[in-house]
This record gives sequence, C-alpha cells and structure tokens, in this order.
Amino acid sequence: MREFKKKARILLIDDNADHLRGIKELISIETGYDIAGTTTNANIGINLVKKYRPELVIIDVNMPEKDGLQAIQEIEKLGLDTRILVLSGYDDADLIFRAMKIGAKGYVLKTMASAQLIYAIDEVLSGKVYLPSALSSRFFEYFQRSFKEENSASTEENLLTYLTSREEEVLELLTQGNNYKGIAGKLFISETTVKTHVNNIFQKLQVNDRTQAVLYALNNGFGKKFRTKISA
Amino acid sequence: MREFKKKARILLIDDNADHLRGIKELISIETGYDIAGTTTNANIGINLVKKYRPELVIIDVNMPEKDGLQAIQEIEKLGLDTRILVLSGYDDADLIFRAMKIGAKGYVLKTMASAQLIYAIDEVLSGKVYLPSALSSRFFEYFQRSFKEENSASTEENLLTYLTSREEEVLELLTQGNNYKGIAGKLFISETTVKTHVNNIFQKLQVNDRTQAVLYALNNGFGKKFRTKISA
DNA sequence: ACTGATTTAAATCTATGGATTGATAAAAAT
DNA sequence: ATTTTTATCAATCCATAGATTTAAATCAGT
Repeated sequence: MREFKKKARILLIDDNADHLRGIKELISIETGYDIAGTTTNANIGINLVKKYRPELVIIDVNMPEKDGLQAIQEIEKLGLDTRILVLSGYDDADLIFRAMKIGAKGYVLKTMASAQLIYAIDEVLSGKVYLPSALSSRFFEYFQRSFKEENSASTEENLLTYLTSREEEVLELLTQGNNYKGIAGKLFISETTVKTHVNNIFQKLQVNDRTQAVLYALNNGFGKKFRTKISA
Repeated sequence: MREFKKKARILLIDDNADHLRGIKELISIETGYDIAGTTTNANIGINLVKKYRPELVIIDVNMPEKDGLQAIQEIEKLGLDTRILVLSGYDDADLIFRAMKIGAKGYVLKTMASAQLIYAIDEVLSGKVYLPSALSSRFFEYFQRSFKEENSASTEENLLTYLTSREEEVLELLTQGNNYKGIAGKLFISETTVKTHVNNIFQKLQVNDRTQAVLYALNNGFGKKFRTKISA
C-alpha cells in the first residue's frame, strides 16, 4: 500500500557533524519528513541536491570553506523546486537580507528553540516564506536603510522634472542605447530635431554627453518602473 | 503637574471622513496617544506634518486625488522623525513593497481588527517596523520575485566575465560618465590606449558605443556593489 | 625558452556626437 | 490678445568617438 502524498525529503548541509546529527534526529522524531541525506561539505551538498532533488535543503551559512550564500545561489541556479531554509549562528541583518535576496525561503538561528525550527520547516514546505518575527524586524530595517539614500538623496531637486514630455521620450530612447538616427527613426522626426531635443536635455540635466544623461536618468528614478541601486 | 514623558501625537490622513472619525475615537479610547490632527486631504496633511511634527502619521494610501505613496515620500523627504503607518484597503504586494521601500514603518489593512491597528501603532511608535504576518509573507514573496530575474537571468553567460582587469577599470570609469580624456588622465595612460581598451570592451560586450556598454554593465551587475533593477 | 594574453601606444581615417544659430508653427499660459 | 513654451527643422562647424592596423614590452604558463 502506497502513500499518495509523498513525504517531503530534506537535505541537511552543515559543517558541524554534531549539529547535523542533532537536527537529523529532531526531524526524525518530531516530524514525518524523510532525511534525503546529510553532509558537512557544501559542494557535496550541491551535488546531492542535483541527485535527489529534495523538497527542502537546510543549510548552515556559517561554513568556513565554501561560502554558504554562494552554495545557496548555486542551488537556486539549478532551477529545481527545492526550497532553502537557512540556518545561521548570527542574526546579521546583512546576511539575512542577502540570503533572502538570492532566494532562501526561511532563516532561523541556531540558538532558537527546536520548535521554532520545526515550525519554519513546515511553513517553508507549505510554500510560505518564513522569517521569525525578531529577524523579520531586522530585515525590514535593513531593507529600508538600503533604499533610504536614494529616496532621501532626492532632497536635491530632480532635474528630470524639467523635461518636457517629448524630451522624456527622447531620453527614454537614449537610455535604451539608441543613437540619433535610431531615435529619429523611432519618433518619425528628423535627426536634427533629435539633436535639438538631446541638447536641451543636456542643458536641463547639466551634463555634457549622452552617457552622462543616461546615467543621470538611471540614477534618478527615470522610467518610474523604479530601477534601483542597493549599495550594501 | 506635568508629565515628563510626552505623549505621542498622531496625525490622521484619510479621505474618508467617517473612517477618520472612527480611527480617531479608537485611538482616543483604546490608547493614551494624542491626536495631533485629522484631515481628508493629503496636501493639507503634509503641511500639518510640517507644522506639528507628530511622532506618527497614519495615512490611507487609497486616495483618489493625491497618490498616497507620493504623500508618504514627501513626508519622508522632510527628514523629520515622523514615522508613517500605512492604512490600505488592499493587500496588494506591490503596494506594500513600494510603501515600505519609501520608508513606511508599518502597513495594516482596513479590514483588520482594530486591536491589530492598535498593536501596529504601538510597535511603530516603539521604533519597530511592523507588518502583520500575512502581509509580511506577501512582502517576502514579492521581494524575492523582484530579485529573481537578475539572479536566474545569469544563466546566459555574462559577457562581463571576458573583460580583463584593465578593461574592467576602464569600463568602471565609463560608467561614471568619463570621456576618453578623463579616463586617460585617471589611469595615467594615453588617450589612444584608452581607445584601444574601449574598443576591445565593445567587441567583448557586443555593443556599438559607450552608452550601450555602460547600459550593459549596469544591467549585468557590474561594480559588484550590487546594483539592482527591480522591475515591478 | 617559447607561446599567448595583456597592456601599452601611435597613426590614420571616418562617422557620430554635440554646440550654435536661426527660424517656423502650434499650443498653452497669461 | 499676446507672450511663452514646445516641437519641429536646417545649416554650419568643431570635437569627440570609434574602427583599423601595427607594434612594442611585460608577464604567465607549458
């Protein structure tokens, strides 16, 4: 008699063998999930992911040799539907941010109660993204700090607002790498007209050439489909 | 006899006058905070913030005339230590994401229990960033989707990897808007050498001019202090 | 010691970019 | 009604960008 609902398989990657064994037992005793494998080596772990395609990978990011984040990224690049739960010794906001950014579905501290880990596993396996509330606060603060500069830096007026709508169209095409001829063709106007517009754009943005104009546009939220730089 | 600890003052901005009154009463009855003012108009609200500098602004983002997000941004630009709690009718992930991005410290739905609102107010006033867990899940999913493309898009090889270290330096300066002369001066090499490098860069990146090269660099994670585009 | 890639550079040439001036017509604002 | 802004175009003219070729010195790896 077979079960229809396959039990989720979990792969553990942690350089600390003791810790590895502890988690394995915890999962075996407290949950119904299968342990697809355990390893103390990140590279081996990645290969195991390829081989067994577990539903979940629990990985320690604080490993000496291979960077845990890098391992996560490589697993994500495989494009499988393997979810990743990060285990970390530190509640470093930057680390959390980066882990979540590259696709981790959860992040729990080693110091947290085992019940918390079990809960996180359940949540992540059920398709949710899970961060303990303490960490999620840290995450949000970091998130906002990351975006702060660009928003507050706009205390100085945005020169883009002085552009006419036509000039905006021209600039848009500039930011797509078009030359004069290309822009003229796409807007059905003469090349000299384009030059006029571009010159006016230069004046208004106080730049000297198209590259600087494009850079200004990109760095000042042009296209409103907000491109953003996050400087960590 | 005066209290030493000043009671936090809260400003309410909501185009729905009934709702405004309801929240006002709720806060008066259930909390010890002062209502610094209430208004149905976003622009007036911004002026009230300037005038009274409340510790907290509760603002409805679903307003017809002035965009709520824009109002938030303008309040943030004032650079005061006024925290913003967003009130919204929709649990739109994009809206949540954008609100938090521009500095909102909390986001609660109008449909949520009033106890939830009170709790959010307390949390935000105590300096935390607060999202109800249901919304925070949505936020994380949106967050990860936003960053997904750039991470997985690197399936197709990144032409930047073919650049030599010198070419990278030159490209870096290109992305800062330098012309040949500027680059030559900064690298202490001749202008013709710069041209050679730039030409090689064009070949390797398969582009026709400096602007396209810069755009390629920016869109393919050049500068490793990870610039990122978030296409909503 | 040889090979190949990198970095440097010059000479030359053409194409494109960009500045400047001046002009017309429609649209918008006063 | 008239002034200003916007969008359009042309004709110059000079500067810069970019393509191409050739070549020397350095450096890393076999």
